[in-house]
Amino acid sequence: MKLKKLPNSTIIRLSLYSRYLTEVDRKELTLISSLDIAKGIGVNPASVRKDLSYCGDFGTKGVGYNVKDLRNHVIKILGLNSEWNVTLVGLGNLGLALSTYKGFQERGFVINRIFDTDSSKIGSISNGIQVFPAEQMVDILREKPSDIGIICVPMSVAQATADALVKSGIKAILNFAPVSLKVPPEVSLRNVDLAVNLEILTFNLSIEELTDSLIARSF
Amino acid sequence: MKLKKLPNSTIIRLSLYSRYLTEVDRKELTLISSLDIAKGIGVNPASVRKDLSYCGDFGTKGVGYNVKDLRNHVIKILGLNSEWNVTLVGLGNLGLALSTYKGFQERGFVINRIFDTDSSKIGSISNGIQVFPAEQMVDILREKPSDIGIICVPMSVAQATADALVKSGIKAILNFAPVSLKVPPEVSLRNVDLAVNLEILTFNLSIEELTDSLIARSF
DNA sequence: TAGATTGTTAATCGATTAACAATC
DNA sequence: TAGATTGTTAATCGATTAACAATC
Repeated sequence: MKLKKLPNSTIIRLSLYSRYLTEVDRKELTLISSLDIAKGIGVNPASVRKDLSYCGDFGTKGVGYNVKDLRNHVIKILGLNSEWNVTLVGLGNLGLALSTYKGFQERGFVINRIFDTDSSKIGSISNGIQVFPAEQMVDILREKPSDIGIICVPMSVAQATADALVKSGIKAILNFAPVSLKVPPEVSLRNVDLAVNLEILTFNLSIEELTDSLIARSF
Repeated sequence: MKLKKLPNSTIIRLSLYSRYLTEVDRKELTLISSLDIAKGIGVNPASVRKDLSYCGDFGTKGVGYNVKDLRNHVIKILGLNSEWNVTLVGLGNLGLALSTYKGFQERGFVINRIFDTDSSKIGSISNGIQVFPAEQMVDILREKPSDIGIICVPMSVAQATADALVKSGIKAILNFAPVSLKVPPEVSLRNVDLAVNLEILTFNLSIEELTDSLIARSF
């Protein structure tokens, strides 16, 4: 009902809250205020309260939030109280790094299938995850579906990979290839473009020089 | 002047435009409309025109944009017409993958120093980039500064790493550690949290179940 | 000229934040 | 009770989009 309308920015922050609350919980603190959370992750305290109240009344006026309760609740909202099966496509350097990434396991994400076109990679890798030939992907995933697909293939085959994942019935895709993929509306898609992130930084770095050259250029 | 006020969302899209225009240019197309660009990267055409007009009048009414000119201009705006020196800290699996990531080189980013605490890693790695001991980072970077620092260390030492980078005079940081880092306002910081991206997807995946359990829970 | 597409305005939409009554 | 902090409203701010005059 109301949940469907959670702003995207709120969902991102909920994920940050859950991460932060896990950290706070480890320090054996039992209570936390919206101000503490806000300072901890660098946002406005009003945002924190608003975000949290979207999910129901979990705080106590004049007191704050119970760390464990709040953490459990946020984790439940994000769907992290159950395990998620993840399929990785493309076992290059980045794919390999992601397949062993501890941060995923800690949050309940289990990469349990890997697909690649390179026949020399087919078999079992160190991490214990089996590597299958990409041609068999649709069949294998139809037989035993995955929740999420991670695309780590070169950009030239990224759209075809996405199409295959969709065909296999996957409902969520995390894309690391630097292309804008087209997927049907019922499939959730997130893009992590590493170069784009660096380019935002260089924009900031070069504002001064740029301003000068722009002035020269446009008059 | 005006440039300082570019909305963040515009900067991100500019990066996507430059990527897309590079692709279009390779196909030997000389003209492109805002509608084509919009369809190519999945945004609204009015957004495209607005974003591009922030940077000066580069289109021709009734005709469109010259692909090469526009691409060059956007690239200049983003500061990608010059090379950027990048320092990578933390040579784990992810760091290793990033150090060989082709997408960086293609966009003019050169990772030319790597720091790590693990003495067995000190030396030269396959990619030809020299690996230095982390203790020497501030000294080495002060001697020969880098433009951007990439943090790929475990979260327990991420803030200390950021502090050291700031101390060494770096002005932009790309952080892959799952913590909210504190840096002075003059330092640009971007965070790439891989788990957060997956969690946004699981939120979408679990909306239905959640709605049910929430109703049961709050009444 | 007729058709196309830009650049820009104005309207809409959504997200952030300040402020404060409610209340522990 | 006095102090603290929530939950929520209303105000502000910023980003998106539709619409259209300008013009190639």
